[in-house]
Amino acid sequence: MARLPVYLRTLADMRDSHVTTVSSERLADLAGVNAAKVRKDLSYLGTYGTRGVGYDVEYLLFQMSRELGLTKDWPVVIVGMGNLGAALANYGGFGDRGFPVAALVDADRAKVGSMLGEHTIHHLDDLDTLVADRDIAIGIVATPASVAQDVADRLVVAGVTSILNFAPAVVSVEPPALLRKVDLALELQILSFYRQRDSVAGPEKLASGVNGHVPPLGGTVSGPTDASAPAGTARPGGGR
Amino acid sequence: MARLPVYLRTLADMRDSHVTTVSSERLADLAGVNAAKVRKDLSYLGTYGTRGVGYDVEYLLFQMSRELGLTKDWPVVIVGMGNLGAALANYGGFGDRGFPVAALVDADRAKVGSMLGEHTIHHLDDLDTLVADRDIAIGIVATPASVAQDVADRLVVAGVTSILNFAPAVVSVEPPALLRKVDLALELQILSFYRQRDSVAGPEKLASGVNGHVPPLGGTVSGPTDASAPAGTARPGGGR
DNA sequence: TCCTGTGAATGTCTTCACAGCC
DNA sequence: GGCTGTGAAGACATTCACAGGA
Repeated sequence: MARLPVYLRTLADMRDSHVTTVSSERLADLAGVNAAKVRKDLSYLGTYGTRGVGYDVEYLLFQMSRELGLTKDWPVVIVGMGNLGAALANYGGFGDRGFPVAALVDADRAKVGSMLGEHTIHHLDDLDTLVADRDIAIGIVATPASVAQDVADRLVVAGVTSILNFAPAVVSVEPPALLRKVDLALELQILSFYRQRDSVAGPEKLASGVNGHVPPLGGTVSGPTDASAPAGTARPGGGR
Repeated sequence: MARLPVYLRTLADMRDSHVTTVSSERLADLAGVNAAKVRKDLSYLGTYGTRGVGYDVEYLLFQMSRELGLTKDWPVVIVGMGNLGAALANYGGFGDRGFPVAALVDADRAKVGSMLGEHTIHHLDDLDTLVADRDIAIGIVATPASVAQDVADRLVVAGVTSILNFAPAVVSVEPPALLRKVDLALELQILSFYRQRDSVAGPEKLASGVNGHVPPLGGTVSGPTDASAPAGTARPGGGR
């Protein structure tokens, strides 16, 4: 479930505030969802709550970390040292949360050998060795769209079965490999779409509940993003 | 619908390849979805296809751009010039797709006045003026989590009704304002979750149909049950 | 009394399957 | 014959509502 990480983050904040117990309702508020949903989600992990009391923050954190596979770090390789790739390499937010950047890779030999932050840039051809030597579990694709599929394939061959794709292209991998995508401009287009739609329809309702949802046309804008599983898909014909 | 931008990108690629007509099936392949879904999605926009033939690429592009509100540029302000914010400011991918970066803002006066790429960094207090003067429609929040909600509120007050939040925090705005979130570490955690789950369940199915789905999550896991005590050793993700 | 855990109901999205048109 | 547009069926997710334990 795509909401587990949100709960995890919320719980971690609570622990840092020395909160020891939390009710589903409180957690739901902080995570921006419905209380029944929280209970249902948590019940998938097992029966960790206490009726009449709530959930033990520390214990729940432990169980969730385990379920999410976060009890150890997962080294990451970033492929593509253009603007975005370099940015992600410098961004500290990965290592902080258990995904240390372990290698940087580019196909451009002019970049190979130069330093970026504390890492040397390696050539794409060295991917297999890097992955094996540094126990890399996850690959981030930050290349131009035209080579994204090829890079993803090479990552899979090298043994990286979890890929996060930032290139604006449809990329797919064969199960059991997993791929998720983040398309930044696409997010802006979606915002543009809803804004466009609302301005046509006219902003009638204003003060709704705590959590404002945009009903028209089915899509949710506020609130959690889609929950689609990152299942691999057979390669479409015109790849590359 | 969150898939429209994907179709749009795919269609743009086709036009660049001088393809004039496309069937729902072909478009579905390239966009990585089901053909019926494509038809249903497109039928929301109106009846733009021709039975027995398919869709006219150029015409469909025009209609979709209009529906997505992409017939004009939407200037963007980026708030928070830390690693990620600076990265996004340098990232060319926004302007290319109709969302030019029009202003950079930070709360740290030490950064105000310095250049980043072709932009000067302004102070957060100047937000209202900047938004009004530069006709800014969209705000990108790339601040620390602790101030994300405050920044979002200030954006709304300044007249920015579409917000893209990169801070790892739950942020909400009152309708009719819109907010979407992108949490990079969260994406990695989701990957980690599925990988974890699959490795426990064992990768049985391999070559499935066109669309491989990861089994929901209700599935029985015979693997390691809770057992071990919570004890403070857990290494939950929410570091910071 | 308080709050969890969960069947049942409701709502939403996806897929199927086919009528209708080119 | 090929392909779109769409009702109907199915799968899935969310919410309700309440039994039952602390």
